[in-house]
Amino acid sequence: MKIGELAEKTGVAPRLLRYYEEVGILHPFRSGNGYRTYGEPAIDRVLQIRELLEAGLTTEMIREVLPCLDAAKEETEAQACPVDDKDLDGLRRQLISIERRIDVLQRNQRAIKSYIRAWEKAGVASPAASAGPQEAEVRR
Amino acid sequence: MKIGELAEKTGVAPRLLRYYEEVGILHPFRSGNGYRTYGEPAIDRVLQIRELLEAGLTTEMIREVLPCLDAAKEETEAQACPVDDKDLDGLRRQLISIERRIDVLQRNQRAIKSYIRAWEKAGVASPAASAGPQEAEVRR
DNA sequence: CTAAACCTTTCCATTAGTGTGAAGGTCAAG
DNA sequence: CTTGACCTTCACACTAATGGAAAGGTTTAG
Repeated sequence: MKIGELAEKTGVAPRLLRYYEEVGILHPFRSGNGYRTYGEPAIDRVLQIRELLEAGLTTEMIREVLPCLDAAKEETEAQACPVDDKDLDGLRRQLISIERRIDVLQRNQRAIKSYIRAWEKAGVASPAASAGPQEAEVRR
Repeated sequence: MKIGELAEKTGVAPRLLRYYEEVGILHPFRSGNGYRTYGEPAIDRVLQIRELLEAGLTTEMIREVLPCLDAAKEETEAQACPVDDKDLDGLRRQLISIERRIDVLQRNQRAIKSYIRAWEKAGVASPAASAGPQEAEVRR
């Protein structure tokens, strides 16, 4: 399929699909006239890219991580994805970085959650609160 | 303490501390000469900001979420942090966004993990792999 | 054949986060 | 009082991700 169709099917602007190619996370081939041509799997791939970007990863991280996620889906044929030790190391680093992110997010998720719950229990209405901020100046 | 000292204690460049003030997530007061003055709690605050930025949050999200995380630490006095219904709503939205991020990251964390494990088991040495990529062109 | 709808590349713009340098004010030490 | 180490603001620049316009090629419909 051509870029417009992929854009429509994924909800991602053609401009971005070209950008993803430029940064090396999407690899269409070209038909004779120079048009980009995408296969069906590109749809999933683009959706996964969006998901990861929205989760805060950079395209660089995604570039290291995506080939392996592709392979993970097709467990049909063991691992068909080529890796050398360097790739594997990069992968391990990305994994650590992701784990750290999860940690931070979970910690803060819990804090926010309990904070919200406290307020839902106490300040049922709009309890025109009080008390000064820790630094100076009113927040906002 | 002045900006240089805070920078040293947190490992965050003065330039950034000023930027964090500009975007409203750090609120020093000013002494007579115009110098920014920070209290002890600013150290923790800055470290938390860094943590959240590195986890992929934007300063905008942090701005909504930080006051509540401050309050969470000082559970001494119930909730001393002023909130109106609008703040609370923003907080709930941020919470959802964070939860979604965690989900995505966890899913991919698992995939990467099992991929790495598969390779550690199979390709003990450097098994000069094979097989074509799903789209076109060799990866990298 | 022509017009519309797509595609191409190139370039410029914007936002967020960050780095850096200029021009100048403040302050403590000598 | 001068020097050096800090501080201030202002401004320009870079990367990443994104938006968009310009100028031109291709394809399809009429």
